[in-house]
Amino acid sequence: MIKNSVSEIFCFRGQQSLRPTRQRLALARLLFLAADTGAQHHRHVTAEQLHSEVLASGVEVSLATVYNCLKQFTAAGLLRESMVVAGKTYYDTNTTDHHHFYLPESDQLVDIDPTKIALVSLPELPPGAEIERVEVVIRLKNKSPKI
Amino acid sequence: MIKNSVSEIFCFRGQQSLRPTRQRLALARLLFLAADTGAQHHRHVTAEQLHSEVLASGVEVSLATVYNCLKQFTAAGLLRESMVVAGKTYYDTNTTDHHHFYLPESDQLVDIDPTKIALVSLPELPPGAEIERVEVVIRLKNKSPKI
DNA sequence: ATACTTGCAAATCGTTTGCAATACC
DNA sequence: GGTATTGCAAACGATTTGCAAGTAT
Repeated sequence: MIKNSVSEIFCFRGQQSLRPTRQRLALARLLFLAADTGAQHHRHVTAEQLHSEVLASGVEVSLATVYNCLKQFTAAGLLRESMVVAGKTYYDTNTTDHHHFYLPESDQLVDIDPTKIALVSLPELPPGAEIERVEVVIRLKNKSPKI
Repeated sequence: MIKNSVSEIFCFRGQQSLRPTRQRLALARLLFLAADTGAQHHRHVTAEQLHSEVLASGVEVSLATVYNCLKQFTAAGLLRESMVVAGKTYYDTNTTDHHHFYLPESDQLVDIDPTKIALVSLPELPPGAEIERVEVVIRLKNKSPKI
């Protein structure tokens, strides 16, 4: 049952057919089931973090495979990359346009309520230029409490 | 004369007394004189880029020293770090609050005219939290022309 | 003289890749 | 059976660090 609902991710959400292997299922379970059950609690993980989680969940997956799967999930539109934090790539289960708090203490990204932030008067772009993405990061101070 | 105006940077702008060594003077000359002469043409460089520049200018400086000096200049308030681009740290001679275009093709950061962008209705912060910095990056598409 | 700086090389961190062994359809 | 996927280990790029040698005050 759990296995089925995760498989659906590969069947319905993704474009590319990703074989539902043991490793990918385990990763998808952690990423998308946790996210789907909680009320829009989207996840923000690094490869290292996710690797620790799978191992903790009792499934053997190599770190290289976690990296590869995160990239494949991203290519399939299941995840979005965020690279706003020094030297790390975060993968976000929320693939819609939105912005983040960054909490340096816990090294965490937290979604900003999209209704609570807006950009006004976008600057004129150079002629012919197009926007790929607008990313806002509100970096909190170190002593800030956890959200 | 040039040497003197660069030395002033160390005397007046910085808090910490940084010894005006041959290497630091060469780096400061590239970073701050170029920036000061052009009308607010602030610079955005990575350590590698700056290292190439010093070598090209005929001054032998090791890459490690460039890294170290960039960090020291930052600690002294002469530079600001920006980490919005995957796996690279850009150092910005504009230390005031401002935002950036990122041009993937040329791997460049470009200042956004501060009068042309604004955030409205900042989200409520978790109680006790304080903002360290707000960073907006407008990532342009790959095919976008140079600015 | 002495404390600060440098440069090198090695170490580290996050990430990617080549390739042989393995799992899926 | 044939192709996709995995895991390991090595390679990688960006950055940091330990330490001996050099330089500024």
